[in-house]
Amino acid sequence: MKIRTSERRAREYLAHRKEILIAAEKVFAAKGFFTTKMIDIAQEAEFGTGTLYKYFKSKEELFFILFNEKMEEINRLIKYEFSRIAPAKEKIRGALKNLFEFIEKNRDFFRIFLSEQNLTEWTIKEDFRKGIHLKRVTYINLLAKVMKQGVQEKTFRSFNPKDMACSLLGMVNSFVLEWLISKKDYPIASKLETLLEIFLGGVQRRERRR
Amino acid sequence: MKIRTSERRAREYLAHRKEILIAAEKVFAAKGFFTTKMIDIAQEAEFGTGTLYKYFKSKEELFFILFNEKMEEINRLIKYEFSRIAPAKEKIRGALKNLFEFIEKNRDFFRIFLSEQNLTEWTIKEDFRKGIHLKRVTYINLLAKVMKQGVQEKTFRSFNPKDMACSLLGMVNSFVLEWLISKKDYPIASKLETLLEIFLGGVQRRERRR
DNA sequence: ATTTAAAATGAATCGTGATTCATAAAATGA
DNA sequence: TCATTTTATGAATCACGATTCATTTTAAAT
Repeated sequence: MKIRTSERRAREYLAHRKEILIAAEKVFAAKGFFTTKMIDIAQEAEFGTGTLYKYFKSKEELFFILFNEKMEEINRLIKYEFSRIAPAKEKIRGALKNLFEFIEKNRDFFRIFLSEQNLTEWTIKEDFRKGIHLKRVTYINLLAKVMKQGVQEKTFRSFNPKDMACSLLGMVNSFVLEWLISKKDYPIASKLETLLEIFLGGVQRRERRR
Repeated sequence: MKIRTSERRAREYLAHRKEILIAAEKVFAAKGFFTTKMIDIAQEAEFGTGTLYKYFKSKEELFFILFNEKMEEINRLIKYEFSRIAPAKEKIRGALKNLFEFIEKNRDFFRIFLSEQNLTEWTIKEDFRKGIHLKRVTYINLLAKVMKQGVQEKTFRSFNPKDMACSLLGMVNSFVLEWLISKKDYPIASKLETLLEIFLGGVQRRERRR
């Protein structure tokens, strides 16, 4: 009987924790880190302010848990596509397709995701900073690996893979930012082909000229 | 005798104002907007805290004056290159060359420039927001115009000029960010050719295939 | 040298909002 | 039901830092 109960307790704890995270994501996404107040999150989650601190050490922690989650999801997503056996070109197309879907579903969060990426505004525990930075490096390296594959397949010109990764990442972010800012609402996925054509056009080997 | 004096006064006023701006830039660049305190700026400028308010209405104003200045400088720089008579391709190369030089000279400021661009974290007077946004639009439009020129010259494929501008901008920002973050220190200009090759390779018309 | 005006100062104010904690409510077990 | 333990609460605390303003310092004018 003891165990029964404590198991439920544990489940409830996790459930509440999750609810708070969901609320926090919603509010952070809408207002950004500095402008959301703990009380906003509390209200959204329908808990008292103090309660949040039973589940999380600080506002900062709350934010970085979310931030990390998203980054991990993205990395997972990309890693999955890249692990298949296919030409680099196809892998990239697949990964971007998934990525764009993911972004479309997490539109609001991406608004801050993009601006917080560079971490300038933070006085955070070194832990967090290192964690985030690591994820970014992982992300770039993942991309770079596929670029290298492309070079080995002789379909891509032999640019520095990191530079290619950097270019692609930049283009993606830029299109996403434009999409976030823009009033009109079109699916971000509608930019996929353009983006790919420009990028691939840029890195692919030319056919022999006559 | 009256005029003499008051002219000097006016000069001094401007000189002090300038000193404060310089100090502010240094501190903002080092620490970002939210983390710099007015007192930091005051100390850097060797004035009392109160004095700053004789010259500027608020911390926010101080920041946005600087931000605007930089954006204007960049726009001016690009506009200048683009106003010459030359093929789109050359204009772009020229503009990026200047831009990279400028960035190299303003390295620290760019760290925040990049992250503040998207304005999510701000609760600012609508004035400021509109100003910044306008500059960004100008910037993109400037780029888009050259892209259109490239299309008309038949050297660029007929992508949407805005999309091309967006791609280029993204690549530039991404390389700059990587450069800012990276420990190694290489001139950002060293990435210019790679960037151009990838971008131009992507947008230029292909030679006839055999 | 003295009065008057301008400029600078930084300690005190004031608002804000993260975090805490004494108390209340709820759940548990008897 | 009642004692006990766990969990939730939100008002009070506390830290921080932008801004103000009474006071001092400096410069100007005579």
